Amino acid sequence: MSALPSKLTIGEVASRSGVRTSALRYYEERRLITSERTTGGQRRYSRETLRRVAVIRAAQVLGLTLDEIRDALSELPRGRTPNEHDWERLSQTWRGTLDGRIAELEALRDRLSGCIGCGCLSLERCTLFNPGDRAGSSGTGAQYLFRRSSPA
Amino acid sequence: MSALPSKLTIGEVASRSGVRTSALRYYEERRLITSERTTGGQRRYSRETLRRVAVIRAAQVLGLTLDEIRDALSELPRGRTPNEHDWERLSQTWRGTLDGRIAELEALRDRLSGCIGCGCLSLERCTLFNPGDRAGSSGTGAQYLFRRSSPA
DNA sequence: CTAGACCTTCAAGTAGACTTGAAGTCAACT
DNA sequence: AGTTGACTTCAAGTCTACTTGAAGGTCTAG
Repeated sequence: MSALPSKLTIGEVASRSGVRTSALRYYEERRLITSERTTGGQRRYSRETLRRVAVIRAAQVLGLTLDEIRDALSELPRGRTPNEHDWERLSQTWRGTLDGRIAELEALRDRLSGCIGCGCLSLERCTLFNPGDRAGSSGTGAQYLFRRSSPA
Repeated sequence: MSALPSKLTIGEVASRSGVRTSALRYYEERRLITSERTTGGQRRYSRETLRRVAVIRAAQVLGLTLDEIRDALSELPRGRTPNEHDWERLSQTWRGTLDGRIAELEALRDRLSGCIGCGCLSLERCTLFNPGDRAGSSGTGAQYLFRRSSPA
């Protein structure tokens, strides 16, 4: 029964967060998380890293890219790991993103429904084939959703 | 004032459909479209190809992969380019896909809203951090949405 | 002190939908 | 016939988020 260790190895963070060590190294390379090193050069993570990784995963499920997540996290004071209050703000922002995304899909569905009715396949007229406001053009922040495989 | 040409060059299809020639060659390689060749080896497309490409693009906007689109198109009698009736059936199927996707996002939004209220960031309890029914695991047919750049 | 589990870096591979470039050929117009 | 623009193929590159593998160093219980 040892007390909670203040520093975690990469393997511990991996098993507790459900994120593979290779992914954690990748997050560090992409500057989403940081670590200290032992004299031997091994990574040691602070306990906060667990929460930070959890937030990263949650944001990914929402469809944000790692770059976007890093930017969001880095806007927190001193780039700290989000506390409850930070998380509330972040999640409200991200909820807006999600709402927008849902709205885009609904607009698309309406266009598709319109097309079902009109039977048109005209390149010139059909709003589905010529979506001036197509989902894919929603700013530079577009990203993946529905990744092919669940992160192991 | 020539009559409509019965065969189109790849450049003509590209400019009329808004799809780059490289993409058209790629579609052909992936067997979504076909072409005849001149004696000199250049591609010549039938007029129908325009409609077919339009349907491909529409399906992509809905989030289908090229493989899925090819399969859907190849289920049409003789693999023909969809006519109005075919399109109606295709688009109704795809509407169902879209509805499912919207439902997933709405469920996600509800989970996020729950998280905002609870202020939790616990790895063990939070349903957002532990989504057993996460969007990314919706079958093998998951795919991209919101591609990074609008197809030129 | 040593076995063996765990850690390190770096390079390369994966998926999907293309794009880009190089080197060469064809078609159309004058 | 000649020029020019459009076309050909093939290989390699792009982007995101990782994973895999090789070769080797570290940490810790016994």
